[in-house]
Amino acid sequence: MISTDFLPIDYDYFDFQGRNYIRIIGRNSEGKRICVLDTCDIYFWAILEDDLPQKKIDETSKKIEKIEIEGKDRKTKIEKIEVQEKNFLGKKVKALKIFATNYKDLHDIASQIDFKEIKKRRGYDLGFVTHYIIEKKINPMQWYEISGEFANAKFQGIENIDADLCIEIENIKKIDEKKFAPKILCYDIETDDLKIGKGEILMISLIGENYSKVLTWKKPHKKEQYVEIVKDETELLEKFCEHIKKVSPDFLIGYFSDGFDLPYLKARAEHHKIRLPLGLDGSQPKFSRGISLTGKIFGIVHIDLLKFIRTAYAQYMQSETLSLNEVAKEFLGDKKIDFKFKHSSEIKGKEWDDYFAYNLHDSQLVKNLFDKFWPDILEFTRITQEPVFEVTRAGLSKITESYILHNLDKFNEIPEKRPINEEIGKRRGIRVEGAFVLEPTPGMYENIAMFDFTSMHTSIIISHNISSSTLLEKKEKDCYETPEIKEKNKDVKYYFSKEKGFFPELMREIFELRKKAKEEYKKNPNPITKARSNAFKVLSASAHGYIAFFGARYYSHEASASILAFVRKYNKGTIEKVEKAGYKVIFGDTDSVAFLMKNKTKEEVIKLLEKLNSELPGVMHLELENFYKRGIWVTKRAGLIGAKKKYALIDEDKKIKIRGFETVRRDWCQLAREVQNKIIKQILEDGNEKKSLEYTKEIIKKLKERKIPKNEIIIKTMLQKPLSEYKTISPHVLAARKMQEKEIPISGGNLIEYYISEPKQGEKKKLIRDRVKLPDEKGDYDTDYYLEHQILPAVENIFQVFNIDINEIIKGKKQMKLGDF
DNA sequence: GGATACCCTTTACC
DNA sequence: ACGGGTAAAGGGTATCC
Repeated sequence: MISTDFLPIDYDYFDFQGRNYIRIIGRNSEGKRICVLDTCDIYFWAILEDDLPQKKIDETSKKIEKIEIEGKDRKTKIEKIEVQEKNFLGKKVKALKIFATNYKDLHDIASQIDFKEIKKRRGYDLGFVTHYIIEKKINPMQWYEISGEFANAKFQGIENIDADLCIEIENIKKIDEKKFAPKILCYDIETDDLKIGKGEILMISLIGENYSKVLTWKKPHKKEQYVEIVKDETELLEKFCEHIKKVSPDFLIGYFSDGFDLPYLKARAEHHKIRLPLGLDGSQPKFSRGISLTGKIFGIVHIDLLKFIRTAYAQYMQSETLSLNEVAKEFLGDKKIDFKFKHSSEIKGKEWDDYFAYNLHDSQLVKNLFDKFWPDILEFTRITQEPVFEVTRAGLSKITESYILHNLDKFNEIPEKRPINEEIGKRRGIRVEGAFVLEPTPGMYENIAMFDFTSMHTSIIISHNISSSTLLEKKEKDCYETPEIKEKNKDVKYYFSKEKGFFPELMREIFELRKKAKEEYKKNPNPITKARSNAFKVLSASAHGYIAFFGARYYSHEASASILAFVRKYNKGTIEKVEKAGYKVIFGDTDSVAFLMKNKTKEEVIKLLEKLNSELPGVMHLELENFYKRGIWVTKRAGLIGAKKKYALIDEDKKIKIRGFETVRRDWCQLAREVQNKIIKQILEDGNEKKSLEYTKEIIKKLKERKIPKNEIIIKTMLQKPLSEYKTISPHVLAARKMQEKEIPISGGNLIEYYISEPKQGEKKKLIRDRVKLPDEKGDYDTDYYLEHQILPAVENIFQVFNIDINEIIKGKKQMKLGDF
């Protein structure tokens, strides 16, 4: 019997004598790599019809016991059956706990017991790793004291695993957190062609703790210490594997490496007919395809940082794209090294040295980003209790669902199943009415206050006990009742039980943990408390999105419609109450209300806020968003009515908040965005438009004189899907087609850049796309287009607030100029 | 064949 | 397939007379 402390990092499983065994790779506090083998009860649930007599239950069990699944390499049997009192969707049920040999066969067994005595079959679709973690509570990135026997004698081939110790565990105990510095290696490759496997891999950079390397088969001009030269691409791939084996990291980290670096390495290895034995057992990376490719290496957690940042941080980021360059700028204040891409055949002498430095720096950026986000990865992992590999790739719904699944035991709940395709199709067809948005009255205003609800949807779920499991079939004596909801043919109301449901209660738990984490962070600001606070914030904000998501186990359109009905009710109610208190409400969107203070003081506004809060149920809470000195709301482009979701505010510290305007939209050219941004700023600071009018005229003059540099008139638009799927050929699609003709690889997700050029002599200006040119294509930009389609639309509504018709002014000038001739 | 309504598409807000 | 609905807006396309 041996024992050690142990930190589980990576999980996978294998079959041994027909039974599933988990294989956990982790570390102990001495830094030794430990491989842990274990198994657990393998079972699923058959929920029995109500009030089934014992005799029937016994008969049904007998029938089930006889089931056997005969596979190619295994035979699965029913091991035992227990009858248990459980809950399913909050209701007490009697269920058979059916134990079998192999998790992968549970689905088959479940479909074979389609008996009339059995109402539902559940708990066979969690995945074995998730099932194991729930069953044994051996959570990733938590410390344990374990003991057991050397596994080498029992499990054949286990000695091939590159670990210091392989144990089949017998005892396990959770212990206090210990220090752990993960061993990491960040990597980045440079190739001659962006299409996977099409070009050669020229170099690979590796960065770890005190470890910098660029492997290449190209010749440097002046060899830096970090450059290691190999014979050819084959040797490059082999050296790459050797270095990884030598460093033996816990985490191998790249940026977009699921979609590029790792599949590229694999493709080139196949091209050269060599293996890529990266796994601790010498196995090659395995790829699986969900919505996107993922690359898994046994024993080393491959992390694609891009995916994690997208889920955990993208919604709060300023960057317009998630490119390594922009993300590094935002989070590190660093950026990629400038380097003009060329095909390797055109790179000469010293340029190679620049290329190596560039390649190395990319890995350095990835490492610095990883260091920054490691606390976040750790917190998300601990909170959701799913392995790092899964957590770093999960979307918001997976994060929420993991939290729920790993906490169902507290409620004695049997897990709901994942929806099948047919069900998903049905769900996708259902639409429910969303939030209320108040139409603003266009104008410029002074002294504005704004209130908003904290985590509105989630606090509604908790305060009204809303979920699929608490939904009542009809009104009961004491229950929560929604406002009237307009549905296709009729008005309906939904009712929810007052008996606490597991879903709203879990949301309450998250809600409270978030509050606690926030306070902790305020008291003790450090990366860990910040990460924890953010993780709970993300989790808390996703509750309604989860319920309304068609792929969710606990989806419910009734619950979603109810939450949104309450959202409308509380927002409209607040608007009414604020008006009743004597204020003029300017705007409101979903969970917010902005209003004029006029002659009222801040104290009076805060008093009103307290009064409103005292009238709110449960955990619902309205807070002061801010006081603003000045703000503008504009009309829609067409017509005179106020544009929703478009406004700009300045607070007392002169901090400006701009929403919806072209300034914040990346598909407008820099020129239009900057002009608009500047005049919004000036107007909010000065309270009048005089300076801005002069400035706008100046810019237009510069444009007409072609003094605006080309980079400011480039329009950038995302290609959201493969080129072939477009029904209309808009300018950016045309630009993408042009790129394709030039053999620049493009796919959904690419940001397409182009500009609008002058029409040819005598050519009619019919379609804008006919004048699309790529940034490096020669040509003059069309000043008329940029005036009439970019600058004027960006500023005219703002000037209109001051009764100034900028169109008239500019076009008047134009006519005068014509007259000059 | 030109004006117009509608559709497709992107990107924002919350 | 891998939170949701609401909204503005440009530019292409269909449809009308």
